[in-house]
Amino acid sequence: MDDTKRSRLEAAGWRVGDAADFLELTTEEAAFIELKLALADYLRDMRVQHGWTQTHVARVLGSSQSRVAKMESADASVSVDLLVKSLLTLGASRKQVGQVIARAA
Amino acid sequence: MDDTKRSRLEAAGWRVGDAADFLELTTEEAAFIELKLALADYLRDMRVQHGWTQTHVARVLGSSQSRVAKMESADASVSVDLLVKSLLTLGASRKQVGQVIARAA
DNA sequence: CGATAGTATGTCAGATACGACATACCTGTC
DNA sequence: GACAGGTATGTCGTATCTGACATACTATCG
Repeated sequence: MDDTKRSRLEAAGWRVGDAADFLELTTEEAAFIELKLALADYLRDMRVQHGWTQTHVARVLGSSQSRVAKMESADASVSVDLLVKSLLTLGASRKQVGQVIARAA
Repeated sequence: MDDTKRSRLEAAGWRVGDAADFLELTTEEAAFIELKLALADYLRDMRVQHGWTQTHVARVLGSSQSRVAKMESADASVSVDLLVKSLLTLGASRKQVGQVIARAA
């Protein structure tokens, strides 16, 4: 596990100390978190590519800038539900969402 | 929209009266529900193919038989989060989950 | 250095999802 | 018909998620 991924996981609200601590995460838990990070990254990419601000996206989604920021950082308080709904609302297709999820870590 | 899909949507807790009512669903909402139904179907397929009962699956997931039933029927009280976590716990890969989501309706 | 625009972080009340339980509904088998 | 194994439906207390707000950080520009 490289430092970048570790810090992303920590940012996502998951306690990641040393290697032993990390091993407390089961395979499914790790897969779920990476899946969430992939969706979060895709959301940010979509926004940036369209030249939108978090505030603008928040307005479109009927949410707030702070929640959009948390979505993009895959904060622990953000569900996959919210990420998927948001992506679809912003114009991503179901197929695109599936591909983002399927893409290998 | 055929009757089968209509009844599945209704079963999922979504009000679906006549065609006009249905049109109140936005494209994203419809996509989200179909995505959820696809995951639910896949969960049931997985369970049946392994010859498991809902009670057995519930034990594995640390949940209850009733919730597994609701998951398989894509009940409105079930989140995509729960469906995805459950599929991963039952042994599906992130790639498989993505493919289920990406598959066209 | 302000000042402005954008993003990140912390907190909270209200909303939603959760596991659990009870109970109803099948569909066989005897 | 009665029982049994499996699945569906309804409800409830609690836990988690959500939008909102305040506020802090980080540029970039003049």
